[in-house]
Amino acid sequence: MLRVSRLTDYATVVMTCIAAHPADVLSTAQIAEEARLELPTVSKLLKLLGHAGLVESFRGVNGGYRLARPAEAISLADIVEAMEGPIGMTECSVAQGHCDRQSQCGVSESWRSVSGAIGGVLRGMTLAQMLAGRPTAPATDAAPAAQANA
Amino acid sequence: MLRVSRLTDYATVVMTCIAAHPADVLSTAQIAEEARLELPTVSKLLKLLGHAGLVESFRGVNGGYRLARPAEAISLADIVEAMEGPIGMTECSVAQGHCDRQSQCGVSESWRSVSGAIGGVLRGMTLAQMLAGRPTAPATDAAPAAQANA
DNA sequence: AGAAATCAGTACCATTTTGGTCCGGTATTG
DNA sequence: CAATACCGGACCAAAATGGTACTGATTTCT
Repeated sequence: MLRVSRLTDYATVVMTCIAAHPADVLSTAQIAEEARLELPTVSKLLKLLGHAGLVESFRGVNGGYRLARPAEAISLADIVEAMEGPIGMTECSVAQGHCDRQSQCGVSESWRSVSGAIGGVLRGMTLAQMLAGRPTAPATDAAPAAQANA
Repeated sequence: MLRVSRLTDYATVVMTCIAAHPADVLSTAQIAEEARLELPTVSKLLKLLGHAGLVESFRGVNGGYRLARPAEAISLADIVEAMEGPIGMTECSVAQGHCDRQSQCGVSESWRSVSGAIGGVLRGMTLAQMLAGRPTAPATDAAPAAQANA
């Protein structure tokens, strides 16, 4: 279905929950309850998001997580990349060898171009917009930026 | 990595090979050789592409496949949808129930908007462009169309 | 100190999806 | 009627995914 993994979907929910409490440090248990997700799953997500530098963690009693940056400075692309690695539509973008005719048919170049455009769309959607629940025409703003980034 | 399946990637290669011979009916074996792919795999791809109405099939001796429409009228979105079904980034776009807070956090709406924009990017890339190997700035042309389609 | 709370890291397993193959059936040609 | 070539399934092995558990490290509070 050309979809992101379920974990990535969950990650956006979790990030949105954290963003809804900008001043607080929330424990994994609190976040799990708010997001209606299993605690171990949320724990795993937060570790990934922490490694990517999207959330800050605090250990010990009263520890937990907080956004590392304001919600306006975190894009959907950041979250997707944190969960799934670099955005690229095909694997022949990175490792080619199964089809030495690609230089002739030229699909890899087209895919690379499309990947860039999609990355632009994802970069145009911020966590703040997701939190608001009223996406301010991401296609309109994000897509033209795609060519600049791609 | 937010990628299409390998079969979808192969499908674009196969479609490009077929498009390179607009006047001929190519057998599966011919296409497999041109695309440097295994014959059974190509056979499977062509069946899917046929069901989606992207290629025409002819049985019997000297049978084979041909594009059902001119390459300009076939988009990357057509191929992706033929292989992977409708374009949607999350499964909560279709079936929700694992997270009843989505009405609050509003991520599903954001994802739906993003999915629409990505569909627009894919619709903006035609098979003719892929064949030419010189993508005519798909981000520039396709992305603004995204909001109209989303 | 010491106990409790909380994140960190890793390893593991069950399920699903994906990629790939094969076989019997049908249609077309000559 | 025989050869060619698509059609429609089923089928299987391998990989990715989703989810869980366990052990360790760090901080706070008593």
